[in-house]
Amino acid sequence: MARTDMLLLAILGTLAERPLHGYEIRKRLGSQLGPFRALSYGSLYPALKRMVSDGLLAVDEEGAVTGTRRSRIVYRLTHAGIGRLQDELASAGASAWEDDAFDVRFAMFTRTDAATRLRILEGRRMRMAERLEEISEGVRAVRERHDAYTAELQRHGLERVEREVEWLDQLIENERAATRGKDDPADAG
Amino acid sequence: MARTDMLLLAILGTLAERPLHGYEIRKRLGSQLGPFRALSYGSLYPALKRMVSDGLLAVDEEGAVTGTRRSRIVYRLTHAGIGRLQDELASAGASAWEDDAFDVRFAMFTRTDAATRLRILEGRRMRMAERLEEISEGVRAVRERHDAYTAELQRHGLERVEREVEWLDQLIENERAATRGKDDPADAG
DNA sequence: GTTAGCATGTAAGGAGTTACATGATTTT
DNA sequence: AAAATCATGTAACTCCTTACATGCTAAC
Repeated sequence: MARTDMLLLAILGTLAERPLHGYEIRKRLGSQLGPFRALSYGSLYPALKRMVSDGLLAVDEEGAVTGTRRSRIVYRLTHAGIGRLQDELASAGASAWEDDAFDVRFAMFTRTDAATRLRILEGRRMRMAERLEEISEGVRAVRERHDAYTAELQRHGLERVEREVEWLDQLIENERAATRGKDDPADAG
Repeated sequence: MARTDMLLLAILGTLAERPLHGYEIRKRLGSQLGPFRALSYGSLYPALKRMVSDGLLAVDEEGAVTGTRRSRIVYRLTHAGIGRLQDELASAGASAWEDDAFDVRFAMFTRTDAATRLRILEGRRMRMAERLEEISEGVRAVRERHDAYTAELQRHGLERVEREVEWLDQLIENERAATRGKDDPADAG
């Protein structure tokens, strides 16, 4: 399953809405959180070209219409591109709950089915619980050199992850409630 | 000023405490937050060699003592290494308040003078205020495609940064109080 | 005796950035 | 007319990981 290339996924997700040219894709990604908040053109344009030659995207040169103006190469998803996006969205492997991947996937949740959404949220929660454990181990491991600043950094790190877990718990609960609501409308009242 | 190589700085900071061998350096870095939480040997060992050839570190082959055992190459800071660390710690350029750099530098705050600590904390606070602005702009920029999940991600991102700012405000206040306490002991009561 | 952890290293590759290069269009 | 922003692209480089390769030592 060609381990998910995040940039590719982000581009597919952005173009799923509607065809766009590179500069605009960058702006959209820039308005989101996560990686690619400040993506360089040196990454974006080669990626788009690769995706065209892989058959995931097709181009509409906008310039041809007005004459001289060559600017703006508008990219749109091909059938293969749509298929690839759907495959990626349906697959929620272990990599989907790492920091960057989670943000990218969360931003596409409206396009993701309920079951996969729940699996990603639960996977992420599990990952965060692990991190809590890792940090606690780190606290124990140092013991020796536990200066006030290092201790404070760890305390703050722990707090941040704890909040993340609470946030996820809330989201998971909402998802479950929504699913129950659909499966058994009687519960809603 | 050879723009700060974070890994180099982290190694210098770790060895400032006492000489250590590579494997142990990795363990120490692994117990901290920030980048290098899971540093690979493929990065660490070449970096150590480079630092030796640059004259920042010197080696004590521990194995020679016990005979056959060649294991454990213990690294320690040279005079140049100590000097370099001090230079880096005293310089608090704009890069010092980026995510990764901030974590690395914060972990060395006990070795950093009060004025530089304050400058780094204030710089970081400014950076976080900027990010708050960036996220808000992002919220405005989308408007069009503002599905519930993307909105929730942005809301959560904003909240996280706001908390970071509060945390920094607290730390800055503490630093100022400590400085006042030293300059004018009468204020302490 | 065999598994787990300690300990060091190299070569290839991935995923991005920066710097460079160019030119059109819109705003002031 | 100048400056800002739109728009695309390449080449070199950075910094890190992964996979590979080796061998010792402690615990079960």
